[in-house]
Amino acid sequence: MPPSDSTRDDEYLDRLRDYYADARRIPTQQRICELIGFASKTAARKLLARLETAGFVERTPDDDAWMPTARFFERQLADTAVRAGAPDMIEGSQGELFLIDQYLVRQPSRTVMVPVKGDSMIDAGIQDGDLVVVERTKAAKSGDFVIAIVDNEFTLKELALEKGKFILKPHNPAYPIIRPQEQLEIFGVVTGLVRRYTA
Amino acid sequence: MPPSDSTRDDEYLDRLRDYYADARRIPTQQRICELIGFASKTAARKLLARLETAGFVERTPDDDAWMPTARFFERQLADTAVRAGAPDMIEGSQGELFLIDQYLVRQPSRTVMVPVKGDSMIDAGIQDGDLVVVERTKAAKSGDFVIAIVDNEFTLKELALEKGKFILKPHNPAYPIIRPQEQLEIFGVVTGLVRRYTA
DNA sequence: TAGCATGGTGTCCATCGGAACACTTGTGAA
DNA sequence: TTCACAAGTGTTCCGATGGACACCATGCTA
Repeated sequence: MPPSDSTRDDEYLDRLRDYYADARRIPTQQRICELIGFASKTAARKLLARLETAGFVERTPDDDAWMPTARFFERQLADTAVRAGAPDMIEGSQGELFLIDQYLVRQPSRTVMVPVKGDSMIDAGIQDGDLVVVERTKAAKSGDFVIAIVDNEFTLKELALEKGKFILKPHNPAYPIIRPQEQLEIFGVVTGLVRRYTA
Repeated sequence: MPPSDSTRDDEYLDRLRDYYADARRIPTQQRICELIGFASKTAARKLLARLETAGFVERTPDDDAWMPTARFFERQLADTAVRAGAPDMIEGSQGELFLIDQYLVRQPSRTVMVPVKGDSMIDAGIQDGDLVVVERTKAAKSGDFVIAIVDNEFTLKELALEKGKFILKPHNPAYPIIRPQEQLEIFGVVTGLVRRYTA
């Protein structure tokens, strides 16, 4: 099938993605018909078969139902070079596909999300309410943003060196530099940040 | 029901979580029976009802099936909770690889990721190199961060009202307010932000 | 121009899944 | 001790779901 036709399945795929965002599942064949406008369930069945060979969906281990694959969650990364004013650049310039979780998380088993409280890192663009992606590794080095445990509390600061000793540097002049007396305990290193704007 | 008994449902819930990690869906009543060891589907039905009132699962919008809620993905922070004062954190480990994506994206078909260039929004905590999650909707209102098309270029600014006309407000005193002459073209509304720290 | 692969329609049907209902059992509270 | 309630068993039944099959329409290719 020529590539021009594959855009139709992309359109269908988008419908499935939207449905999945609401219902967290691949719709039934009947729902697919409603969603897309098919008159026959067989069309939905064949669409799923196509999407399976394309690698967007697969059967569950017990073969009970369809489930999405990682590719299913890929989304368009806009190419700013296409500033040619074309508003419908989405379809035209096939910007690379992109997976947010993969972008941010390298080792899922060692990664946790920690909500940010306070504005001690405001000058580094980290605001109250943000979520930081924290990798629980011991290998923190000077210059890293780290989650440290100070006085039995979690603190997000920049790890820095001062006279051969580690200190915690806030990015807000209103906050003091923390110079831990004893051993500094590092919970993890900040490897990413996620923020949601409540529309 | 005494709290001591609620641990049994916790045990069941863990089974469901394990299943979900593999199949990305709430199992059917029959599967639940196999998973847990129930002899009767009614037991599974009632379990789901209990989990619903407890807020772990809910019906899909079209009432076709069960879907997990955000609570479903919460994990006991057993080891870290000991450290007193551990903040609530969202577990990113084993089960949910797509949590971030679902956190940020509501309508996948209308959502694109746009890389940020420049520091015109630095005071709003949006830095050069960040990725913003953009929902391509026409319904932008004053106060929203928007991607606008000005002079055939994408610009990220805050949409504001001035004397009944829309203007684009940077969040950096070094940049001027943009007062578009003609019709202002909005590409989309910023609904989220993603940043990666190069470790 | 014929042929063929592909996407889509319409229909039938076995089966699976979920709802309803009556019943048993164990446990905490009065 | 009794009572009430909740967890779990067993059974029946209807509808939704998905598979199979025959058929149609379109567009590329030989």
